[in-house]
Amino acid sequence: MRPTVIDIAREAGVSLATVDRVLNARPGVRAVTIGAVNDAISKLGYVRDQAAANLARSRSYRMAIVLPDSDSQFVQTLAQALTDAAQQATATRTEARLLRFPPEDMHALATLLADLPDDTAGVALMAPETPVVRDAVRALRTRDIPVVAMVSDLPNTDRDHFVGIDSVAAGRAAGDLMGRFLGPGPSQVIVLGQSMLLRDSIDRRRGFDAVMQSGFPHVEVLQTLESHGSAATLAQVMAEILRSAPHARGIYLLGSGHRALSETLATLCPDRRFVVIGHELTPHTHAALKAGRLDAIVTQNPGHLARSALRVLRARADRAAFDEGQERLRIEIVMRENLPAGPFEP
Amino acid sequence: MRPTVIDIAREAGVSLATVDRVLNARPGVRAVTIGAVNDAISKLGYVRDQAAANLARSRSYRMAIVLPDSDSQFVQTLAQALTDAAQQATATRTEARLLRFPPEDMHALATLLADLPDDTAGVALMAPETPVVRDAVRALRTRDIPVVAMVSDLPNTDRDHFVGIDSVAAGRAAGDLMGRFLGPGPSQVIVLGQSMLLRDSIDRRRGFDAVMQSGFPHVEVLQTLESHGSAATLAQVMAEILRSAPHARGIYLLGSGHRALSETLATLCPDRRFVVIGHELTPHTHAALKAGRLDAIVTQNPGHLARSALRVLRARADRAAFDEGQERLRIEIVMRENLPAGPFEP
DNA sequence: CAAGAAATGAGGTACGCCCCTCAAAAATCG
DNA sequence: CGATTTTTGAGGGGCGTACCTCATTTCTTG
Repeated sequence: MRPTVIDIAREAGVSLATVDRVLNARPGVRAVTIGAVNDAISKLGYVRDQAAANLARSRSYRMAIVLPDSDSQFVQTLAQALTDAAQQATATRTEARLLRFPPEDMHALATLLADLPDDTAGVALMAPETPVVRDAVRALRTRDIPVVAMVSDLPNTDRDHFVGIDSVAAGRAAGDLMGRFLGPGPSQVIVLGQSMLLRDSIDRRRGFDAVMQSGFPHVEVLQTLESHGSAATLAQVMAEILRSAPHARGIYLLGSGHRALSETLATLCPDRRFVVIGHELTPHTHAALKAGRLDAIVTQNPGHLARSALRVLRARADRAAFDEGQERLRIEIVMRENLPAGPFEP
Repeated sequence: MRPTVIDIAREAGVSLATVDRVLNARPGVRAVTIGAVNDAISKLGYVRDQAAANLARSRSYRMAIVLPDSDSQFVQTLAQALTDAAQQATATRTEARLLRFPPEDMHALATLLADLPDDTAGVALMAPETPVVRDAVRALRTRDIPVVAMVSDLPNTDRDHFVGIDSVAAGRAAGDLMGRFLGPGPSQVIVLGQSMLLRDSIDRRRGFDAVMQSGFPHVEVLQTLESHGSAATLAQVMAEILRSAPHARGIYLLGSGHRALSETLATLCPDRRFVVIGHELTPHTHAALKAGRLDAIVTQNPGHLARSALRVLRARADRAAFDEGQERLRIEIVMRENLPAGPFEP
């Protein structure tokens, strides 16, 4: 049997009340007595039953999950995963609200974070690291509210944890795939991005370039074309590049835009075959992989990410440690043949 | 405030005892009443407080984890993951013992399973599906002990759940990789297996062949060479095949034997470059991927597998449902650039 | 319609811990 | 040494749920 407070009291030769005072760091106990109780605790190997403690405290954890109010399928997918995880988490008295902010408005985000109630047990945040955000996160930490960064790290704040994958490494994995799929012989790769102001895109590109340069020097990686989220712009820049780079055999998509790309390619050059590699598993990329319009994606598991974020926040709120191995997200490669069953199927 | 059983009783107009009967699926309640209670539950959005429930039950779960006593690195890795997961699980009053059986001796396994105490809350088992094993598993189910199959399914027993990946699908993923890495132009693929009596190997080969045939008809997949776990045999069959199949550019390793293969290739043909694809992430394959002696592996996450097995057993013991999405293992592709950090590093 | 069976209610105890109150014991101090 | 302060003990109520017993009500069925 696991030892309980009663066993400690017996072992230490004190009353339950005293054990309780020591355990909860309440005043009015002599140092000698504290020592005796602690000795008993370590001797018996007592570990406080966190569940029972929380029950007694009738403590509940109010978490805030903060996401950009973007219509990108990746964010939508993540939001869904977080909603599911939050739903599941209610079973462990964790109540997580999903809050959204206008994607471009960091001041709105800062206000949102500043307005979080003091009883917030933790914040899971997906946001780019701008000075405004940095300050807002620091303010949270000053208020003793744990913060975990999701998807995109906030290394220069003192966030408690980052749950997600390293974008540079993800870009490297994409490069590795691209290089191997293209095979030997010279070729060119077109790189498409929404906007190169996004940190993730920059990092992915960096990793991609590094691998291509060192591992596949016979492949020329062209400059990033920015579509700014517009299908028309994409069609235009693609038309240009297809003329100027007739040897292009690969396309690397840094961010979203898979659907627009598929359509553009279908009209522009229906019978030219490209190796297309992108990021994130969404309904679009899922369908594209299945149909063979996309060869591979590099991604992270949003369900895992969501559960991990909440677990880590829970652990921080309890001031407990967490399982490093379980909380480390993997860089996943998804191709047609290892498409996970379920997520976006009818 | 979160609704409690008391709220449900009030809402449904029944007593606490009845709510309890419904919640815990105890007999003696009319269907109408059950319906009323369930309506109240969904109306109030009640979610059972697991922590309180477990506390009240003060039940501890004694699980048995049964693995072959094989020296294969995959089994060793899995055993380690299971040990870690069991360690973690003590926090949720789950005590899991690791039991091993001689890999070839299914009767020993049957005896082991039959000797499990009646208070066993669940068994996680990795074993091939032979008639003896099938009967032993059925006997467990008759004793009302939940069983989850790990790694290799036991479809013809009434095991409660399978945690692992579909070997046919894993073989397909390997085939997809092989075909794409080899590129266009005719080539041949050498397939190596320990023994084609192992179900996993057969299934992988089946998936591999299917993909190669339909997706990469220009690639000829040679007959499986069996090494029977002996490095000498491997060297011999490899020497033969390298003579008879000079166009072989790919090697598919169905099971273990990565180390022996590396050594054989290094001595037999140090400057011939093959596309090598295998299964499972172990210290050997990790090192081989890193060194470029191996191009990709198809695997499952052993940590996830271990935790999933225990979680599912817990859920079964509680007669609770579990999160399908969380318990579905993914077919992972690991290459040099997405090697997970940590597991086998110094 | 009565007897028997089934369904329901009432109430208690327990799980491990938190938190509060009040009295008793021990230590400290002038 | 007595008075004051500090430390300790004893005990109770509660958190949300499980599980048990016994009485009472309601439904079946012959």
